Amino acid sequence: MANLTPRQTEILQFIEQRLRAEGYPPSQRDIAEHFGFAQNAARDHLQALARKGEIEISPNDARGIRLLREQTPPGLPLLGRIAAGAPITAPSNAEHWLELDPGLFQPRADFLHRVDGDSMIDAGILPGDLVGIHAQSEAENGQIIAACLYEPRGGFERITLKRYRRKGSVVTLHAENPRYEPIVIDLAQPAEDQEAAPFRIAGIMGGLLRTGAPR
Amino acid sequence: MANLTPRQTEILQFIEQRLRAEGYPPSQRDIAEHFGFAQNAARDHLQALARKGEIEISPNDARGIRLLREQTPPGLPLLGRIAAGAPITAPSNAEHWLELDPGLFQPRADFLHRVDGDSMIDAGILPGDLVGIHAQSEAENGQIIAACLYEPRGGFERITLKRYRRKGSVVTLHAENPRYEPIVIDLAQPAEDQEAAPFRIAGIMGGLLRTGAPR
DNA sequence: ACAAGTACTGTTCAAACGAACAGTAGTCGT
DNA sequence: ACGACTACTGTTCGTTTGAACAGTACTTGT
Repeated sequence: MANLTPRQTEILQFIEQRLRAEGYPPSQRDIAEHFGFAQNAARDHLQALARKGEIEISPNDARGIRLLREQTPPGLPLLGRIAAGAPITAPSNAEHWLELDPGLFQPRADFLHRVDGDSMIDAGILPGDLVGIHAQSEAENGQIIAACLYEPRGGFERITLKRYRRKGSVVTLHAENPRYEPIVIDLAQPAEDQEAAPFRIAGIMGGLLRTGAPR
Repeated sequence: MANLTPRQTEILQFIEQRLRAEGYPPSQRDIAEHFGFAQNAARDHLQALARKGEIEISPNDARGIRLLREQTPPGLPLLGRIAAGAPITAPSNAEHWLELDPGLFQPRADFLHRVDGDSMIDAGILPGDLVGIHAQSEAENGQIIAACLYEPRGGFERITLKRYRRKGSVVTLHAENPRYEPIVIDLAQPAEDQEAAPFRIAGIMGGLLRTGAPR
């Protein structure tokens, strides 16, 4: 919606910076002085930003600038069942939104996934844990990935945590629990049996959040 | 440290409220008008608040009010080794400070503790995990607690995660790993042997944060 | 009994500030 | 070629605002 000019972006960023640093917005003359132009140029820019919906101006109020499109407080969507076809990171799928710094995880998390079985228990991942997933479509051998598997009964995709291993065209998705069989998929022979049918990597694990003590 | 008068608290809250609502602080006359007194009364109050360290005033700046004691961005201290005697929750002991909502954990966490052994591995707690601890000095049977144990060599206390069980005056601290022996402490016979000497409950586990994928 | 602090009123003043008007130069899409 | 928009300069005007000075009444601690 808003496509700002580079200059307007600069000015918006300056306002944000001053707000963080000072705790209150700059005056029109503050802006003008910082960029080295006259007050009216600042006023023009503010009006342009207001017209584009980035800010709101309270008439006749000193420093009466309110940021709209607020800086999102760093948070992560908790994704539940994924509607088939929809991109995983689509926030519309979010079950909840947790205020959690994505940078706490390594690599940085793009979304959270709630573990719903004990298949990864030997990797210290318990049912109910929230796993931070860094969205990417490739993985290295031995990494724990969020695998997106198509669920034939129901017509939706679901995310499962597995350890990824690939040898040539054969991908193996291991559970970290001896009671579960690994899923083997031969990429060279697509859609052979039902079990190993459509599969893609949703992302790799970057950490874990457990929101309660284990029983 | 600051003990504000009821009136000063009201005014501080009004400033906070206006900051949230408008995005910029009120002017002295805004404050005066809201409370129904003259501008100079507002000024007096602001100076009192500044004197008490609640706010900072930028001279000659319209709405030049900066909140100090800012609404703490929800965060948690990561406590390392605990100096003997010092209260655990003393933030001076903090190794790092993570921006993390304490309310994510259940019960709400007061600090984080980094696990440094594999003694709780069967509870899905791996070395390096950050455990959210709710500070309290009592625990129920079966709960996982942060136990504060005195380290004779070194003269400091350290926190260890154990499963707590008490029968009469006998407390047992179980590891969740068959390779570790439980620690048994008889509260009725204090300081009997070295192993089970000074012990206290630092808090109970409220969750866990793993900031990377397991190897 | 006195000083210090709280909680105000009232007035005046200068600086800070937003608003308005007029104008220039350049770019971009049609 | 024209209108719309960006990105400015320069000046003036009136309001908003913080600052300062003087004073009152009440409370609290020593």
